[in-house]
Amino acid sequence: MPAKRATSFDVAREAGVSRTTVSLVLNNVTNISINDATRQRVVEVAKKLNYHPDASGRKLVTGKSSTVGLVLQQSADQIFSDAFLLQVMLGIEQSVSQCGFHVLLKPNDPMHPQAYAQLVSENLVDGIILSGPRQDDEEIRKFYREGFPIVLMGQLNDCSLPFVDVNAVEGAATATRHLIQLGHRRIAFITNASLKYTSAQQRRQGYLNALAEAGIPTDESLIRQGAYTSESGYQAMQQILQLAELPTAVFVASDVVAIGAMQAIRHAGRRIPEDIAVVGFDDIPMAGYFDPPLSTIRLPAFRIGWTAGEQLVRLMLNKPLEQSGILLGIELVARESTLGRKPKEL
Amino acid sequence: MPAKRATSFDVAREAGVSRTTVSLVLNNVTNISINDATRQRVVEVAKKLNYHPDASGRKLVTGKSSTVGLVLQQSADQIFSDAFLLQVMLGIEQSVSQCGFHVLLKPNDPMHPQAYAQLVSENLVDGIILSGPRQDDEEIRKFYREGFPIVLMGQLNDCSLPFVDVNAVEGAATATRHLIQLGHRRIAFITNASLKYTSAQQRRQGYLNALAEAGIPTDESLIRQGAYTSESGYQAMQQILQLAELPTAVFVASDVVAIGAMQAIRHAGRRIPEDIAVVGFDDIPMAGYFDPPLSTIRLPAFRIGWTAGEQLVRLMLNKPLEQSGILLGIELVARESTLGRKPKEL
DNA sequence: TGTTGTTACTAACACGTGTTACTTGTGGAG
DNA sequence: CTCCACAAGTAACACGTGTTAGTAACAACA
Repeated sequence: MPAKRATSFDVAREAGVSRTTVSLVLNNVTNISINDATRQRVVEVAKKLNYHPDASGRKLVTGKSSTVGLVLQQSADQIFSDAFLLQVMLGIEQSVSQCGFHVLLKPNDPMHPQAYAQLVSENLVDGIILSGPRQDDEEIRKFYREGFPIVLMGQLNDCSLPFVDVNAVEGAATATRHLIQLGHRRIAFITNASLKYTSAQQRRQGYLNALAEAGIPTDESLIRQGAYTSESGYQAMQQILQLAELPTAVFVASDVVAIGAMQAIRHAGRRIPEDIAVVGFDDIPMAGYFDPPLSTIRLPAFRIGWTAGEQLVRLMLNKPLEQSGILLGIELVARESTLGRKPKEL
Repeated sequence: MPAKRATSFDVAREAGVSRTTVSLVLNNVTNISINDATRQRVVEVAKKLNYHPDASGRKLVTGKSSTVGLVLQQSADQIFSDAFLLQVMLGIEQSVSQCGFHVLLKPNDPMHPQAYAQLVSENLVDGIILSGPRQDDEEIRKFYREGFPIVLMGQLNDCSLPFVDVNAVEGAATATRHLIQLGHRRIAFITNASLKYTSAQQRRQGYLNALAEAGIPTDESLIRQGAYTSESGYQAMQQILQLAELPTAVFVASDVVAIGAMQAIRHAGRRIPEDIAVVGFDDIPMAGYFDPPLSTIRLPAFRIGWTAGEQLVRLMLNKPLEQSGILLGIELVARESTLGRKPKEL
């Protein structure tokens, strides 16, 4: 039996003032005059009674819930193996909580893909950050047209929804160029996910761009699809290893998938990077501890989340966005999976 | 300018009934008689107007927010490298959302360690799941005494708070016994975290228990502390490798830390498992793709979350708990880091 | 004395909902 | 006709808050 919460009425009675005064004092309303003595008395009584205004009472009258929804549209499989989603989430939370917002977590339910609409229709949240948007999601476009604050993490073709994303095309191109500069001409590619996902398309495009720049013809037999997991990387690489003419390098568009591909290469008796060099994508915390340490594209996970939160707050406060879409830069982290063993340090 | 939401009043007017009737129909209140025709009409109008009851209005009168708080008391560093926290979170969400609850995410703010108290004092949540409880957290005990529904993930000494945890002592003992059965007598140990954390203490205790059972004296010089990260594992292992008499096996109480230790072993020119066998703890999705694949203790991450959610729902609905604390079983997954290479399959 | 202005406060409304107690109409039994 | 039972529905309250419009007291000024 939890003790009854103190209401603003209780504070008012105890302090010998009206409920209105309590509200005015505690919310620091300016342009109104309250005696300093009264002011102090109210504050003291509020503290003494451990008074905290009830969120729903407040929300009912202000219309603001001070909560943002974080919708994870990815499949459970994908989330399980997404080693850096946590950093993104922390970034979001730290960013929005600075402005007094809370974060409501809503993973996708495969049975009810649009279940997150409930958050909006029941007025549970003031805005939404949607991670992993799907092209076929009509609901999200509807909310946007109605003026509901939304920021995407990832991009959607053919619509002007605000988004925060990494420049994945450029990142993938950078990774591929790195291999080309090392002298590789026959470079395989394993996607991070099905091409239904924008992020997979982008990384593939970057790979193709870099090849085109260098005048290397694309060979479709060198391109395979991964699906988030290390296992999928293992299988994709196994297929590539059965080709008559092997590649000398492979770009795997996800570190988690890459570690599977690396195991396939080892099982086939090939060495990394002497026989086949490997570049990943994401720079998960463990990438530097793979065998050999994985060259990869660093993805500013925390900053993605932080920026998305920042943008959403602007939208919710009706401040204009300086730019509707933000592409964060990325950098190559070159390690031994492409450079070879460094001389041992003493 | 979002279109104005429809209220129950709008539905009532449009259907030609009172607001009360709308509420009774839409909430399927039994023991009251409403004409079937009226009933149907209300439902149709509600759908037509896209009516969804406002969460805060509802909450204000029922006193229930249908939301649970998920408090992550771990440090940001720890969260970053916790590869399986996501699975736990998904487990919680799926479990509580089945009963109509939402999940509010509240990571620990190092500046305000008790910031999560706001969730309770402002009535934002009906219950709390607290991950990574700290011994010195007095606030949590206070809430418990006041009867506020709380479930811990992890344990706290000297208090009877409901918890869900894995039997880490037994798991660590199993890992160590596995090494002993393989003939190892000189077995090093690297903790997953500082011993301030209960989970680190438990895993250490399991290690000590197994050694004692087998009559192997403990050697403190073989015990080092890790701190969540692969880097910490690398350094701890480096220290061990400088001992005059090397161990033939090492039990690392976290897979993430273990991959760092494995790299240190390789850098020292030792082979796994021929020179030094390695056992981890957690069975993160990538563990099977380490080089060599890591023997480890499988931790039922999703089920931990699911069970914690289940327990919390019972508390919030005032159903009695069958047992205050739940220890989930764990199992050994033996791979090549202890068993050695399997014969190649064709 | 009347007018104006300022300080310090409060009464009353609005937000959207769930629920209790009450009313009205209708049919059947005695 | 009287009484009761029951179906069908509603008026009114309560939840806890922010805010607008208004009041009372008092001082300053012409």
